[in-house]
Amino acid sequence: MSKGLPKRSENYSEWYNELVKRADLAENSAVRGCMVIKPYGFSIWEKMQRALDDMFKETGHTNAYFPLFVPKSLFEAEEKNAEGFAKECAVVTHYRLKSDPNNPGKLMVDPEAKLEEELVVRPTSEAIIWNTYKNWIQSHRDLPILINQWANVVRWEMRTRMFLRTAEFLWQEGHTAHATEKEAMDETKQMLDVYATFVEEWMSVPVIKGFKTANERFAGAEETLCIEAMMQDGKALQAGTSHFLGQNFAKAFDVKFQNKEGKLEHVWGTSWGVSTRLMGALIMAHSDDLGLVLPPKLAPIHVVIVPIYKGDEDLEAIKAVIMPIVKELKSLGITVKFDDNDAYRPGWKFAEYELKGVPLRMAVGMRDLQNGVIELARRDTLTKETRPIEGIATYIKDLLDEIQTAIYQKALNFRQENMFKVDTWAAFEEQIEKGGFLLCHWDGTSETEEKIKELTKATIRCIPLDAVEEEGVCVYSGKPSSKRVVFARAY
RNA sequence: CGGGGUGUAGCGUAGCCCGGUAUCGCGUCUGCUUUGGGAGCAGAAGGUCGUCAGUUCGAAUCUGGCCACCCCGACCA
Repeated sequence: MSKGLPKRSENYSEWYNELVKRADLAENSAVRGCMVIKPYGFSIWEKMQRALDDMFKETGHTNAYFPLFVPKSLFEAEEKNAEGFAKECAVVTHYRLKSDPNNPGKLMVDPEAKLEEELVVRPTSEAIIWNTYKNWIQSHRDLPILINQWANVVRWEMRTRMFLRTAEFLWQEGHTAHATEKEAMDETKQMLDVYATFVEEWMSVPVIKGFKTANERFAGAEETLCIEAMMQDGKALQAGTSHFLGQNFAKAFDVKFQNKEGKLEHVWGTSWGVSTRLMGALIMAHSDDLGLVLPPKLAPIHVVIVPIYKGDEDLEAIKAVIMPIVKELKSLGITVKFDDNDAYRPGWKFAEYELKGVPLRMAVGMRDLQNGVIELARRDTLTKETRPIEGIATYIKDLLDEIQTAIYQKALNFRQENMFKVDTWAAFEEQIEKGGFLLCHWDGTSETEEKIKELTKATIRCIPLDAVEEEGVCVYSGKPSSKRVVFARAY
């Protein structure tokens, strides 16, 4: 293994790819466009799942599981949704293999075993779920239905990047059904808030909440809400979406309920999801040229303790002092690794745990023991300090909280420094090359949005929920506009 | 899917133009010395050269198909 990572400043995507591999998060697999998530990477995802799942439960949702396969006839029922995903669907056409008579030892698809109806591998589950909901809903008493599922989905992408875009990815998808439009819209907004809270408080990544434009809207939705985050190269990454589906799926799948007046009405729906793409956001928002920087709340290991010793006697002396601290840290809910592996020297371990983003490193040698101190090094700031052993566990607990906040603040500062109000087309063209979010007036038309995309590769990431009303003119067309939207190049 | 590139030991590579079964570094194993920022010395193991076919006395090397990955486009969470 060579020593350093590529530099972010020299080649951002190479830095990202190398970091994912070297930090043991994931690797490419033998399957085109699909990755293997390795144990270290998966343990971060598990922490995300745990936190999100708890938040879903707190807001009244329960988990269920629906099939991977969707019969084509169901898939195509909601036309806009089907059209939107048609180009990237994997399709199962046969159900059996057999020995190839012309090629001993090899298998072939058995032409006799063609399915009567093809099965689409879900790119998303609205179709199969709404088809099921039809059977579950008769009366307003059956509503609301608040269900989430953790699942894999497949979207046959042309070009893939680990975590950011893979052919198969893991996600959660919430699917809810409601009696009124308002209730469904409230749900859509509530879940967007849940996502924003999670990404900001757990991942330490600031987000902008907003509406998608018609062009960027989920196929089949009436309205798509999203959270957008800024990566260190100034590009935007959509971190989560929450859709108000109106009655579109209810109509497509004939899902009606009898209201209190005894009249039949179509059900109102929402769906919302975040995926393993969040891993990409986490990596690109905080990490540096030495490796990952993980926020404590998602770090598989909070503190690594590296003993520095000569011979077994030293090690035993260090252990005698350290083991009670390890125990105390664990009792405070802190994950500790005491690395006394003799095969590696301290310097190697320092570099290794920096690569893996462990938030705190404690180094202890004989000299420290004599002085009753240890050395604490912070991954986020790369600073070191010498602390008394006395009371170290509670100090660490507080410091981890501080790191969680500091990482967020650093990302927020970066975003503030790279967000610009832009009012002329010349300034737009200049700034978009430098990166960052451009806050601009827009005339509200798809034509202008597409023209800008064609000219600059920038898209409207969102119309912020908190956009202030102000008089202005569209940065491209000069037509009147009442608020600013966020333009950026995006992942 | 279009353009460009790559594939040789666990990882990174030389060799390929001009055919004769393979270079170097890191890692691994053994031993000793080491241990406060990626240790040193000595010895050793490890390769159907992505894959399938073709040309040839002989293919990592030449030809063709296929697979995978990377970069740039189009598409997208």
